[in-house]
Amino acid sequence: MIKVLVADDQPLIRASFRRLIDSVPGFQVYGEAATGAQAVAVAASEPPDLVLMDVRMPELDGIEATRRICAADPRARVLIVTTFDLDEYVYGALRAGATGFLLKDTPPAELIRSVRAVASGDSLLGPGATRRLIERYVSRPARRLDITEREREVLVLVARGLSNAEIAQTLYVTLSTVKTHVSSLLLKLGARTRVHLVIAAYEAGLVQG
Amino acid sequence: MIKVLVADDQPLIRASFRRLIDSVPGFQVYGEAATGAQAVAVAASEPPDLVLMDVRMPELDGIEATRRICAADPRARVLIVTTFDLDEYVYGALRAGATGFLLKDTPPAELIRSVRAVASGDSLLGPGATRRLIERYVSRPARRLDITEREREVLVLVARGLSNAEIAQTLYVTLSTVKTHVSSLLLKLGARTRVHLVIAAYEAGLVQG
DNA sequence: GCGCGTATCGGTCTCAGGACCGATGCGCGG
DNA sequence: CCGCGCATCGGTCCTGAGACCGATACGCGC
Repeated sequence: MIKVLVADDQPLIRASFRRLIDSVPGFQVYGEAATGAQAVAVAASEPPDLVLMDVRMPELDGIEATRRICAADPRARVLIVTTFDLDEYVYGALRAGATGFLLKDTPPAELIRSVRAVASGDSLLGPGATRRLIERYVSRPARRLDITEREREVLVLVARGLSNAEIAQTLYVTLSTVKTHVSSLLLKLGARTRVHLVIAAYEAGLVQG
Repeated sequence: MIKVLVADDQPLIRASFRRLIDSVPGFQVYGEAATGAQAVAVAASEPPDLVLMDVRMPELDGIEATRRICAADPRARVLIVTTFDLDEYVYGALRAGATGFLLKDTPPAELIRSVRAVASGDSLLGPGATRRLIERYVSRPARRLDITEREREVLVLVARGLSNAEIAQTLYVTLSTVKTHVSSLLLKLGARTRVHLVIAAYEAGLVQG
């Protein structure tokens, strides 16, 4: 039996969620909270398997409550359910330890599927949130680097922390050649030092393992 | 009318998708492809609004086909639909430009919702894929840097590309002090040059990567 | 053929970066 | 009180980095 805690400042929303969750076999709402502080307190006294958490709540917002609950019990799964689909919420929530992020206008059937998924350790985000998360992850198309293939190789090695001499050895060319390429990169990317090259490489997604 | 291209090496799957898509108002399958190369060719002759793409295909796999189609037409939306839910696929697909990633056992209703979402610019991933993407995103603060608060400030500025002199001006201290902090950072983080510091900062998520 | 871009190489020169030496003041805990 | 860590500052010394100068060779299109 998955023990669910519902945290929302609106009693109607809580009741609605409770009905929905209780209708799912294997799930049961064992507690409710109207504030973030209450949610933390309830979670502390009786650890939930899953928390349905609103973001906007008095005393302590849902993000901070999520952070504390997850800090106290890393096994806890938190599914943020909110009216808004704002970036700061999503990223903050994920960093705080939330497992999922859904909008309140999500159809009940999908919400149930999400609850199941989150309870089993998977994650679900609303479409917009997923898109932005992906964009953050592959924020490549930001600026496409207009450099030659060889320069790209050199840039990657620079971004890995190799010195010019080390790059020369790696590519089987002389130090002079590497310096030429680096200078060309500095010019093309508008960088002053190789540090800027490293930053550009990370921003462009050329590296990042 | 959203023009959809279905790419899968199995005719039955293609037929199934075609029926499903055509049943959605506003969507129509205008072409099919049995290989990645065919998909690229069809997309080149008649640009699709949306592509349903299998990963495992002869000649050219779905990832590479996605890369070429997206490179040729950045407006193209590609939804990867595959039997497997492997990491390399997901990350490769996203980097290649895919907008979504779903499993073939996804219920038709959810698949339709996904198609709509992708067509409208949003994204959808399978639960497992979303979880791993989130883990990648928030795996930053994994390695905690054992440095002082002041050193952290200096590190961030170094990672932003500032020279020691610029950092000194920013923090209202002398060049000597900055050099001391930088040296301390180099020692603590096991770095040889400030480039390594930048890398460490990005890996640790101290700066937006 | 000629121009152009790319990749390769060599030299000189200046300077920021970093090592290594020293120092002071301050807060904090044994 | 005394030791310790942190932040601050000053000096010397050496080296890699990068600018700037030059060059050759190759492939490509006009």
